[in-house]
Amino acid sequence: MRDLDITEVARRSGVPASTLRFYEGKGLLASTGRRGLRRLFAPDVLERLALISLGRAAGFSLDDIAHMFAPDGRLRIDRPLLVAKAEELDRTIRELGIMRDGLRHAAVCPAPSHLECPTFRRILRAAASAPTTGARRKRTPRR
Amino acid sequence: MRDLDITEVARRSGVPASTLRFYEGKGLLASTGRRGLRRLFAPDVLERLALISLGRAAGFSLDDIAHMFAPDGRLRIDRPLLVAKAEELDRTIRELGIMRDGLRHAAVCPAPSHLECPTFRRILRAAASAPTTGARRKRTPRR
DNA sequence: GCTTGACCTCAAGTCGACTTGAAGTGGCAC
DNA sequence: GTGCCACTTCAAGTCGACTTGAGGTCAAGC
Repeated sequence: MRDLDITEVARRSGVPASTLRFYEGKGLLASTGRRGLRRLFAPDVLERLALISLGRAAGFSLDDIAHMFAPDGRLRIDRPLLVAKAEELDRTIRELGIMRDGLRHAAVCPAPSHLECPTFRRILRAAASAPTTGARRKRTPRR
Repeated sequence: MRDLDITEVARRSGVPASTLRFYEGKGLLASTGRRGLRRLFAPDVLERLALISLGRAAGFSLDDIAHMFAPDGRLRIDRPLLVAKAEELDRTIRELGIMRDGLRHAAVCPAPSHLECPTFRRILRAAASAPTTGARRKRTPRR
Protein backbone atom coordinates (compact mmCIF):
# COMPACT_ATOMS: atom_id res chain seq x y z
CA MET A 1 0.00 0.00 0.00
CA ARG A 2 1.23 3.48 -0.82
CA ASP A 3 1.87 6.16 1.70
CA LEU A 4 -1.15 8.01 2.95
CA ASP A 5 -1.44 11.74 3.05
CA ILE A 6 -2.36 13.35 6.35
CA THR A 7 -5.98 13.85 5.37
CA GLU A 8 -6.31 10.20 4.51
CA VAL A 9 -4.79 9.19 7.84
CA ALA A 10 -7.16 11.52 9.63
CA ARG A 11 -10.10 10.08 7.75
CA ARG A 12 -9.19 6.47 8.37
CA SER A 13 -8.13 6.84 11.98
CA GLY A 14 -10.59 9.46 13.13
CA VAL A 15 -7.69 11.43 14.58
CA PRO A 16 -7.76 15.11 13.50
CA ALA A 17 -4.94 16.34 11.31
CA SER A 18 -4.02 18.89 13.94
CA THR A 19 -3.50 16.05 16.40
CA LEU A 20 -1.40 14.12 13.91
CA ARG A 21 0.88 17.14 13.52
CA PHE A 22 0.98 17.53 17.27
CA TYR A 23 1.91 13.86 17.72
CA GLU A 24 4.61 14.17 15.10
CA GLY A 25 6.03 17.13 16.97
CA LYS A 26 6.02 15.08 20.15
CA GLY A 27 7.90 12.29 18.43
CA LEU A 28 5.04 9.84 18.68
CA LEU A 29 4.70 9.62 14.94
CA ALA A 30 7.03 10.02 12.01
CA SER A 31 6.03 11.12 8.56
CA THR A 32 7.82 9.45 5.67
CA GLY A 33 8.07 12.54 3.55
CA ARG A 34 6.07 15.19 1.83
CA ARG A 35 4.09 15.72 -1.32
CA GLY A 36 4.55 19.42 -1.68
CA LEU A 37 4.02 20.65 1.83
CA ARG A 38 1.72 17.80 2.64
CA ARG A 39 2.89 15.11 5.04
CA LEU A 40 2.89 11.51 3.96
CA PHE A 41 2.69 8.62 6.38
CA ALA A 42 3.44 4.94 5.96
CA PRO A 43 0.30 2.83 6.25
CA ASP A 44 1.41 1.32 9.54
CA VAL A 45 0.87 4.69 11.15
CA LEU A 46 -2.71 3.51 11.64
CA GLU A 47 -1.54 0.69 13.86
CA ARG A 48 0.67 3.10 15.71
CA LEU A 49 -2.26 5.40 16.32
CA ALA A 50 -4.22 2.45 17.67
CA LEU A 51 -1.34 1.74 20.06
CA ILE A 52 -1.31 5.34 21.17
CA SER A 53 -5.04 5.24 21.68
CA LEU A 54 -4.64 2.04 23.69
CA GLY A 55 -1.99 3.62 25.87
CA ARG A 56 -4.13 6.69 26.48
CA ALA A 57 -7.11 4.53 27.35
CA ALA A 58 -4.95 2.69 29.86
CA GLY A 59 -4.05 6.00 31.44
CA PHE A 60 -0.52 6.59 30.16
CA SER A 61 0.58 10.10 29.29
CA LEU A 62 1.81 10.85 25.80
CA ASP A 63 5.33 11.05 27.16
CA ASP A 64 5.00 7.62 28.74
CA ILE A 65 3.77 6.28 25.44
CA ALA A 66 6.61 7.88 23.53
CA HIS A 67 9.03 5.92 25.68
CA MET A 68 7.31 2.69 24.77
CA PHE A 69 8.43 2.97 21.19
CA ALA A 70 12.03 2.06 20.46
CA PRO A 71 13.87 4.37 18.07
CA ASP A 72 13.28 1.84 15.30
CA GLY A 73 9.55 2.16 15.87
CA ARG A 74 9.03 -1.25 17.46
CA LEU A 75 7.34 -1.64 20.78
CA ARG A 76 9.57 -1.59 23.82
CA ILE A 77 7.48 -3.10 26.56
CA ASP A 78 8.37 -2.39 30.16
CA ARG A 79 6.65 -5.24 31.95
CA PRO A 80 6.95 -3.95 35.51
CA LEU A 81 5.53 -0.64 34.37
CA LEU A 82 2.58 -2.42 32.79
CA VAL A 83 1.95 -4.41 35.92
CA ALA A 84 2.13 -1.28 38.04
CA LYS A 85 -0.34 0.47 35.78
CA ALA A 86 -2.63 -2.55 35.89
CA GLU A 87 -2.62 -2.40 39.66
CA GLU A 88 -3.31 1.29 39.61
CA LEU A 89 -6.23 0.65 37.28
CA ASP A 90 -7.45 -2.04 39.61
CA ARG A 91 -7.49 0.36 42.53
CA THR A 92 -9.26 2.96 40.44
CA ILE A 93 -11.82 0.43 39.32
CA ARG A 94 -12.58 -0.52 42.89
CA GLU A 95 -12.96 3.10 43.93
CA LEU A 96 -15.19 3.88 41.00
CA GLY A 97 -17.28 0.84 41.83
CA ILE A 98 -17.88 2.22 45.28
CA MET A 99 -18.78 5.59 43.82
CA ARG A 100 -21.17 4.04 41.34
CA ASP A 101 -22.92 2.07 44.03
CA GLY A 102 -23.04 5.18 46.16
CA LEU A 103 -24.64 7.19 43.39
CA ARG A 104 -27.19 4.52 42.70
CA HIS A 105 -28.00 4.36 46.35
CA ALA A 106 -28.30 8.12 46.67
CA ALA A 107 -30.67 8.13 43.71
CA VAL A 108 -33.15 5.86 45.45
CA CYS A 109 -32.47 6.42 49.13
CA PRO A 110 -35.63 7.56 50.94
CA ALA A 111 -33.84 9.16 53.90
CA PRO A 112 -35.11 12.72 54.42
CA SER A 113 -31.59 14.01 54.13
CA HIS A 114 -28.77 12.00 52.68
CA LEU A 115 -26.67 12.99 55.59
CA GLU A 116 -28.94 10.92 57.79
CA CYS A 117 -28.56 7.80 55.71
CA PRO A 118 -26.01 5.36 57.15
CA THR A 119 -25.08 4.04 53.72
CA PHE A 120 -24.46 7.51 52.43
CA ARG A 121 -22.38 8.42 55.45
CA ARG A 122 -20.25 5.37 54.94
CA ILE A 123 -19.58 6.36 51.36
CA LEU A 124 -18.86 9.87 52.46
CA ARG A 125 -16.18 8.63 54.81
CA ALA A 126 -14.73 6.54 52.02
CA ALA A 127 -14.52 9.58 49.78
CA ALA A 128 -13.03 11.73 52.51
CA SER A 129 -10.26 9.25 53.02
CA ALA A 130 -9.66 8.71 49.31
CA PRO A 131 -6.25 9.83 48.02
CA THR A 132 -6.33 13.49 47.21
CA THR A 133 -8.33 13.89 44.11
CA GLY A 134 -10.89 11.47 42.87
CA ALA A 135 -10.80 9.65 39.59
CA ARG A 136 -10.77 11.72 36.50
CA ARG A 137 -13.49 11.21 34.05
CA LYS A 138 -12.95 10.88 30.36
CA ARG A 139 -13.03 14.07 28.41
CA THR A 140 -15.83 14.09 25.94
CA PRO A 141 -14.50 16.86 23.76
CA ARG A 142 -17.86 17.74 22.42
CA ARG A 143 -17.04 18.17 18.76
CA MET B 1 -18.46 23.80 68.65
CA ARG B 2 -17.04 27.20 67.85
CA ASP B 3 -16.23 28.37 64.39
CA LEU B 4 -12.96 27.21 62.97
CA ASP B 5 -10.39 29.45 61.43
CA ILE B 6 -9.15 28.58 57.97
CA THR B 7 -5.94 27.04 59.20
CA GLU B 8 -7.87 24.77 61.49
CA VAL B 9 -10.18 23.71 58.69
CA ALA B 10 -7.19 23.02 56.49
CA ARG B 11 -5.56 20.97 59.21
CA ARG B 12 -8.65 18.92 59.95
CA SER B 13 -9.78 18.35 56.41
CA GLY B 14 -6.43 18.06 54.70
CA VAL B 15 -7.60 20.60 52.14
CA PRO B 16 -5.06 23.43 51.65
CA ALA B 17 -6.09 26.92 52.69
CA SER B 18 -5.58 28.14 49.12
CA THR B 19 -8.14 25.58 48.00
CA LEU B 20 -10.58 26.64 50.69
CA ARG B 21 -10.33 30.24 49.49
CA PHE B 22 -10.73 29.02 45.92
CA TYR B 23 -13.84 27.02 46.85
CA GLU B 24 -15.30 29.98 48.68
CA GLY B 25 -14.78 32.10 45.57
CA LYS B 26 -16.55 29.44 43.52
CA GLY B 27 -19.49 29.47 45.90
CA LEU B 28 -18.90 25.94 47.11
CA LEU B 29 -18.24 27.10 50.62
CA ALA B 30 -19.31 30.03 52.75
CA SER B 31 -17.32 31.50 55.57
CA THR B 32 -19.30 32.69 58.56
CA GLY B 33 -17.20 35.76 59.22
CA ARG B 34 -13.75 36.96 60.01
CA ARG B 35 -11.45 37.36 62.93
CA GLY B 36 -9.42 40.26 61.67
CA LEU B 37 -8.77 39.31 58.07
CA ARG B 38 -8.90 35.65 58.87
CA ARG B 39 -11.85 33.63 57.64
CA LEU B 40 -13.97 31.64 60.03
CA PHE B 41 -16.00 28.63 59.06
CA ALA B 42 -18.84 26.84 60.80
CA PRO B 43 -17.83 23.33 61.89
CA ASP B 44 -20.14 21.70 59.34
CA VAL B 45 -17.83 22.94 56.62
CA LEU B 46 -15.94 19.70 57.20
CA GLU B 47 -18.95 17.67 56.16
CA ARG B 48 -19.39 19.92 53.18
CA LEU B 49 -15.81 19.34 52.15
CA ALA B 50 -16.39 15.60 52.43
CA LEU B 51 -19.38 15.97 50.13
CA ILE B 52 -17.31 17.93 47.65
CA SER B 53 -14.64 15.30 47.80
CA LEU B 54 -17.27 12.64 47.23
CA GLY B 55 -18.61 14.47 44.21
CA ARG B 56 -15.15 14.91 42.76
CA ALA B 57 -14.39 11.24 43.31
CA ALA B 58 -17.56 10.36 41.45
CA GLY B 59 -16.40 12.49 38.53
CA PHE B 60 -18.48 15.62 38.92
CA SER B 61 -16.97 19.00 38.12
CA LEU B 62 -16.91 21.69 40.77
CA ASP B 63 -19.65 23.50 38.91
CA ASP B 64 -21.80 20.38 38.93
CA ILE B 65 -21.22 20.06 42.62
CA ALA B 66 -22.07 23.69 43.28
CA HIS B 67 -25.48 23.04 41.74
CA MET B 68 -26.09 20.21 44.15
CA PHE B 69 -26.20 22.56 47.09
CA ALA B 70 -29.39 24.52 47.54
CA PRO B 71 -28.98 28.18 48.49
CA ASP B 72 -29.72 27.24 52.09
CA GLY B 73 -26.80 24.88 52.04
CA ARG B 74 -28.76 21.66 52.08
CA LEU B 75 -28.24 18.99 49.48
CA ARG B 76 -30.36 19.21 46.39
CA ILE B 77 -30.17 15.79 44.82
CA ASP B 78 -30.95 15.39 41.14
CA ARG B 79 -31.73 11.70 40.95
CA PRO B 80 -31.71 11.30 37.17
CA LEU B 81 -28.35 13.02 37.10
CA LEU B 82 -26.98 10.63 39.69
CA VAL B 83 -28.28 7.65 37.76
CA ALA B 84 -26.75 8.98 34.57
CA LYS B 85 -23.42 9.45 36.28
CA ALA B 86 -23.62 5.97 37.75
CA GLU B 87 -24.13 4.55 34.28
CA GLU B 88 -21.24 6.55 32.96
CA LEU B 89 -19.09 5.21 35.76
CA ASP B 90 -20.24 1.73 34.93
CA ARG B 91 -19.13 2.11 31.34
CA THR B 92 -15.82 3.54 32.43
CA ILE B 93 -15.31 0.68 34.87
CA ARG B 94 -15.90 -1.86 32.14
CA GLU B 95 -13.45 -0.14 29.81
CA LEU B 96 -10.83 0.12 32.50
CA GLY B 97 -11.31 -3.55 33.28
CA ILE B 98 -10.51 -4.39 29.69
CA MET B 99 -7.44 -2.17 29.82
CA ARG B 100 -6.26 -3.70 33.07
CA ASP B 101 -6.60 -7.20 31.67
CA GLY B 102 -4.84 -6.10 28.52
CA LEU B 103 -1.95 -4.68 30.48
CA ARG B 104 -1.61 -7.79 32.57
CA HIS B 105 -1.66 -9.88 29.46
CA ALA B 106 0.92 -7.72 27.71
CA ALA B 107 3.15 -8.03 30.76
CA VAL B 108 3.31 -11.80 30.48
CA CYS B 109 2.60 -12.48 26.81
CA PRO B 110 5.45 -14.46 25.23
CA ALA B 111 4.70 -13.47 21.65
CA PRO B 112 7.84 -12.11 19.96
CA SER B 113 6.03 -8.91 19.15
CA HIS B 114 2.84 -7.88 20.80
CA LEU B 115 1.46 -7.04 17.45
CA GLU B 116 1.51 -10.74 16.64
CA CYS B 117 -0.44 -11.71 19.72
CA PRO B 118 -4.14 -12.27 18.99
CA THR B 119 -5.16 -11.18 22.47
CA PHE B 120 -3.22 -7.98 22.15
CA ARG B 121 -4.68 -7.27 18.74
CA ARG B 122 -8.16 -7.74 20.07
CA ILE B 123 -7.49 -5.22 22.82
CA LEU B 124 -5.97 -2.88 20.30
CA ARG B 125 -9.14 -2.95 18.26
CA ALA B 126 -11.15 -2.28 21.40
CA ALA B 127 -9.03 0.75 22.16
CA ALA B 128 -9.19 2.02 18.60
CA SER B 129 -12.96 1.94 18.68
CA ALA B 130 -13.20 3.49 22.14
CA PRO B 131 -14.90 6.88 22.32
CA THR B 132 -12.44 9.62 21.61
CA THR B 133 -10.18 9.83 24.53
CA GLY B 134 -9.55 7.13 27.01
CA ALA B 135 -10.31 7.32 30.69
CA ARG B 136 -8.58 9.98 32.66
CA ARG B 137 -6.44 8.87 35.45
CA LYS B 138 -6.45 10.48 38.81
CA ARG B 139 -4.09 13.34 39.27
CA THR B 140 -1.45 12.63 41.84
CA PRO B 141 -0.61 16.21 42.62
CA ARG B 142 2.93 15.53 43.63
CA ARG B 143 3.32 18.05 46.39
C1' DG C 1 -0.38 31.49 -15.79
C1' DC C 2 -3.37 32.23 -12.23
C1' DT C 3 -6.66 31.20 -8.84
C1' DT C 4 -8.11 28.25 -5.33
C1' DG C 5 -8.17 25.75 -1.38
C1' DA C 6 -6.11 22.59 1.52
C1' DC C 7 -2.25 22.07 3.64
C1' DC C 8 1.81 24.32 6.10
C1' DT C 9 4.29 26.79 10.52
C1' DC C 10 4.39 28.85 14.88
C1' DA C 11 2.51 31.14 18.59
C1' DA C 12 -1.13 31.56 21.44
C1' DG C 13 -5.44 30.07 23.41
C1' DT C 14 -8.49 26.60 25.98
C1' DC C 15 -10.15 23.85 29.89
C1' DG C 16 -10.46 22.59 34.90
C1' DA C 17 -8.71 22.86 39.26
C1' DC C 18 -5.80 24.73 41.64
C1' DT C 19 -1.14 26.97 43.13
C1' DT C 20 2.02 30.70 43.40
C1' DG C 21 3.75 35.30 43.93
C1' DA C 22 3.74 40.06 45.06
C1' DA C 23 2.14 43.41 47.87
C1' DG C 24 -0.89 44.61 51.81
C1' DT C 25 -2.95 44.19 56.73
C1' DG C 26 -4.20 43.17 61.30
C1' DG C 27 -4.01 40.51 65.92
C1' DC C 28 -0.91 39.36 69.36
C1' DA C 29 3.45 39.17 72.09
C1' DC C 30 6.68 41.98 73.96
C1' DG D 1 3.65 51.12 70.41
C1' DT D 2 5.81 48.32 67.40
C1' DG D 3 7.47 44.26 65.03
C1' DC D 4 6.39 39.86 63.34
C1' DC D 5 4.13 36.75 60.67
C1' DA D 6 0.37 34.35 59.13
C1' DC D 7 -3.12 35.63 57.03
C1' DT D 8 -5.32 38.62 53.13
C1' DT D 9 -6.32 39.99 47.86
C1' DC D 10 -5.80 39.57 42.99
C1' DA D 11 -3.48 38.43 38.98
C1' DA D 12 -0.90 35.24 36.81
C1' DG D 13 1.15 30.73 36.32
C1' DT D 14 0.85 25.47 35.87
C1' DC D 15 -0.20 20.98 33.73
C1' DG D 16 -1.56 17.93 29.75
C1' DA D 17 -3.39 17.43 25.47
C1' DC D 18 -4.79 19.56 22.11
C1' DT D 19 -7.17 23.38 19.15
C1' DT D 20 -7.28 27.75 16.92
C1' DG D 21 -5.74 31.69 14.32
C1' DA D 22 -2.85 34.44 11.40
C1' DG D 23 -0.19 34.51 7.68
C1' DG D 24 2.38 31.63 4.16
C1' DT D 25 2.95 28.02 0.30
C1' DC D 26 2.22 24.85 -3.21
C1' DA D 27 -0.10 21.22 -6.50
C1' DA D 28 -3.73 21.03 -9.34
C1' DG D 29 -7.58 22.54 -12.21
C1' DC D 30 -9.16 25.89 -15.51
